[in-house]
Amino acid sequence: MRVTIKDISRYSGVSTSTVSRVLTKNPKVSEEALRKVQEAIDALGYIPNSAARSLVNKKRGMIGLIVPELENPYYTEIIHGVEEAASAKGFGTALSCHMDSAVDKQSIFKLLELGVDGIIHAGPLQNDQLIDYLRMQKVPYVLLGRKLKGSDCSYVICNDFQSAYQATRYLLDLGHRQIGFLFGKKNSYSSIQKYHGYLAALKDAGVPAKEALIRTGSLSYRGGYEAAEDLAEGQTEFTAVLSGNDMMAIGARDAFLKRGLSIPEDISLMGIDDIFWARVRGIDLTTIHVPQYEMGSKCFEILWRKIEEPQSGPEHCVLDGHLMERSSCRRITPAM
Amino acid sequence: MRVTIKDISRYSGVSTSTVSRVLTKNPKVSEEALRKVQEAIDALGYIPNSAARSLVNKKRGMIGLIVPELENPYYTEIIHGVEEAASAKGFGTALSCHMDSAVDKQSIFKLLELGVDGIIHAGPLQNDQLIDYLRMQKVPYVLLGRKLKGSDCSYVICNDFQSAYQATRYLLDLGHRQIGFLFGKKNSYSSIQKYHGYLAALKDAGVPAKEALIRTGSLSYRGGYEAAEDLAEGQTEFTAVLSGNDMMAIGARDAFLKRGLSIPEDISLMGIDDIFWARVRGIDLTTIHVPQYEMGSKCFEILWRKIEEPQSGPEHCVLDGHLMERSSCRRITPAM
DNA sequence: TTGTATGCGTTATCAT
DNA sequence: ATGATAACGCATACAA
Repeated sequence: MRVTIKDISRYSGVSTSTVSRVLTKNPKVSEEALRKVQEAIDALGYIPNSAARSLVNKKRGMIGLIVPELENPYYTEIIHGVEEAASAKGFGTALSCHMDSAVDKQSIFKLLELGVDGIIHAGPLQNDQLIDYLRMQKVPYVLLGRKLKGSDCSYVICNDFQSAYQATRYLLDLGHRQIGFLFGKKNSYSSIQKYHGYLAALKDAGVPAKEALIRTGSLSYRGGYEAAEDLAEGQTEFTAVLSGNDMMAIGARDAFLKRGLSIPEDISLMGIDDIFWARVRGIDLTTIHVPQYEMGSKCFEILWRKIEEPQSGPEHCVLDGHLMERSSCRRITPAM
Repeated sequence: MRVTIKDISRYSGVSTSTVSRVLTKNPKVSEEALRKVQEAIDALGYIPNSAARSLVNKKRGMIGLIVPELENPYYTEIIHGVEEAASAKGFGTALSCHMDSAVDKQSIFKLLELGVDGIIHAGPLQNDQLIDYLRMQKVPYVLLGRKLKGSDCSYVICNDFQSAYQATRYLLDLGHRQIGFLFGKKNSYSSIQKYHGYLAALKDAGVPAKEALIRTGSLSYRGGYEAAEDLAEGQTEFTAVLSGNDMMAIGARDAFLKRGLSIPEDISLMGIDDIFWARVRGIDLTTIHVPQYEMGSKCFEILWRKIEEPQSGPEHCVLDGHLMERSSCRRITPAM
């Protein structure tokens, strides 16, 4: 049995309410009492029971964070950002990790059961049911990395359209005209935005988009690898490839290298995210830097405000990515 | 205000006790009552309040996991293993992440305050104070990746001595005699074990160890980079380098490459861990595979048993690593 | 300034 | 099988 305020009360000779006042920093406590209570707390190693506490004031000091996976450093950076921001405000973080968005509801249920004060959802959202559920449960929540059309919920995103546009534009400027595009399933907001960014950049440059150069797959190393193989096996020539994220790009890279193609000599390759590994030698991936850590911390701050002020309206935060030029792309003379 | 059993009671027309019985799967409930309660639960979207629950039965259904960082995929794999094992048993995971072991006590305090049923500590342990604190608080806990000498606490580790021995042995078998060793600070159990494994392998092969070939640093990319630079700037020749973990090895790799050295032509390089990135092309690091995911899941299971059966004695689990041969090492003819 | 009493949501004990 | 009630640890309104 852990030490409770009753023990402190007994040890220090004051009532439990006085102990409680000390704990809540209520100024109406005498020097004398304060000292005695502090002593008792130290001596007994008292730790407040936030479960009991939350029962009376409905605050748990904990948020729930849902991510689809941990293999992609993109997510771990986000977790890091969330966790540090939360920690700075005295909040704990309950982590839930699963690919399968079919179990989303279960995991939200579990998080709510644990008593989190709010939820950050960084995974892909299949549909609006989840949001309806969250809304019904009246839990503050913030979406990270995607927004829902026609919904008024808070979110933090990177400007995916602009990221893909920028990347495509960069490849175009290097002289590439046949640019492959590997991205996620078309039901994800973020992937669709990137897709449109890619198309828009091509259009603005007067370069026709070719269906034959576009592949979808999972936003993972494996997904990139497979999509790249498929692309390479096709009949259509290409000199550059843009991937929806760095993991896919690195998977694609390995697929190309395995086929004996060189990067950037044969194929210029770009990713989006700028994960840690993009910059190590031997990978050296030109990519669009996405401020993952900042997205995480910003996300917590928005959630925090919603927790403190439940009536407050939705907040949106859109961050911009920027080009990180490395050595996976080269300039070519466009074949006319 | 969230839905409570009172609401369910009112909606379904039975007492709160009966509702509670349904919730706890108590068989003494009539078909009729069960049905009505279920209906109410579905209709109202009821979620049990585990804070209130824990107040009476002292079980929170949540564990705390402490890791030093998230940049090293070694830790994220461990988190993954812990999280999935916990999730399978209906447990939530509260994550705490910090490098500075000086804040360890604070974070354990926070975790305990949140009400975790047990703690997994995967970070470096500066001293035994932490353990004393955990013991004093009577919290079940398991150490991951290190054990404490002379302490009877549960732990899950990889056989670090054997890993380093194996790696060194491999390099020796390839003909290397001048083998550099980059590892963590000597106050960490795991680093010391690896150090001894390295020395033992040299000794068994009749190769004298040279202080000039040994460097310590932080077990990170940066740490490896710096240690490797320092080693390369030294006067002593070497043809191979073993790093305490893959992150260090990859950092060292970049430092060597930057100096114009090739791997494995000029230097054979090995790591320990076998993180995801060790196998991608362009890195292709020969290393010792450490079952990180399994360590995480095993660790949770041990903790779980301690939670269910607090009287049970300490459990120890020592897993073995095995060689993953890739292309960062080459055979040489020893210079006599 | 301090102590007493009440309630938070839930389970368990005790009657019925 | 069911319901009333106490108890869990804590914060607070109220009384002193």
